[in-house]
Amino acid sequence: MNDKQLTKLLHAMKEKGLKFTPAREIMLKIFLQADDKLLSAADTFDLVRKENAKINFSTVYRNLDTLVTNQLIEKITCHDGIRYKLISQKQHHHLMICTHCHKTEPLPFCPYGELEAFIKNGTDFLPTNHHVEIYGYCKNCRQELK
Amino acid sequence: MNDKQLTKLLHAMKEKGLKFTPAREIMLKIFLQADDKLLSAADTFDLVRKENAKINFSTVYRNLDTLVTNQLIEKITCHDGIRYKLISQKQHHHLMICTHCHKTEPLPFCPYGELEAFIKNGTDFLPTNHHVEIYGYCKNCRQELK
DNA sequence: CTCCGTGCAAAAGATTTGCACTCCC
DNA sequence: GGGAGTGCAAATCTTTTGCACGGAG
Repeated sequence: MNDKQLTKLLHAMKEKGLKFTPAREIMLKIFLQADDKLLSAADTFDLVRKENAKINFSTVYRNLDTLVTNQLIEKITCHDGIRYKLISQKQHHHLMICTHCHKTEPLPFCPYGELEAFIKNGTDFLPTNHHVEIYGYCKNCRQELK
Repeated sequence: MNDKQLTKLLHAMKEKGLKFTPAREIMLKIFLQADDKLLSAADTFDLVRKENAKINFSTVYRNLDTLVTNQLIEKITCHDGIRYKLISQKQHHHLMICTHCHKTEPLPFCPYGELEAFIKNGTDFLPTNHHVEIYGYCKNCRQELK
């Protein structure tokens, strides 16, 4: 199933000069299984502990940081606080986020284009980047909560 | 200058059945003076202390909460963490946020309309609300950092 | 006079750091 | 064998809570 993806990630790690340790393998597996659900540091830690109860808070925090720095996962500040997911293959994208289970799907397109001209011509603001998030219910949660 | 605005805010407080205490007056003044800069809890606390060194952390936290609940200020989760500003008169709006000084300006329009049809017709996601923030440099910081 | 709001101190969370030991490469 | 990574414990930082007192209405 996702063994292939895992191998790919481990390979990416090696390329960046990161060591392939048990804690890191578990964390990557967890993110693969999360299937685009956003995980908080605490979520991640809980899942890691189910696999190996000896792994420490600080290891998880440090690895979240390392994986973000090395572009294997991305850090997203949502209404909910800071959360993480595997980095997307897609170039520029924004997310629809389920407020119930934190599953995400990419938006079909970025609506910023429409704004850019207005900001650049009509204001003194110099834009450098932008966030767009749509919150709501994913397919599953929508049915479940009906 | 902004005495009129302050009076208005104090009146709004009274209408909601909130008591008009020194701590609250100071906090509202600070938000008026902040002139649409986003303040963190710590920022707010520091500014409050300059006015009155006896006011406590917990008072500031409790009042931030109270003012949000009573719709006098709004709570914004930005890349930076949780921040606050006076609530805007404008109905539906999003912000351009200066990453250097946290000053904000409202966006000329909301780009969500364009997306809505795509999401509702093309996906199983049920949108309930959305965030759009543009990050960059405001007029002042742009010049200052040139 | 009555409570809401406050100060204070302590608790509860969340995240970071120092240090010695481990084990990946 | 060397150095990145880890576990553990303690430190930091942020936010919340309980309780008794004080002041706004």
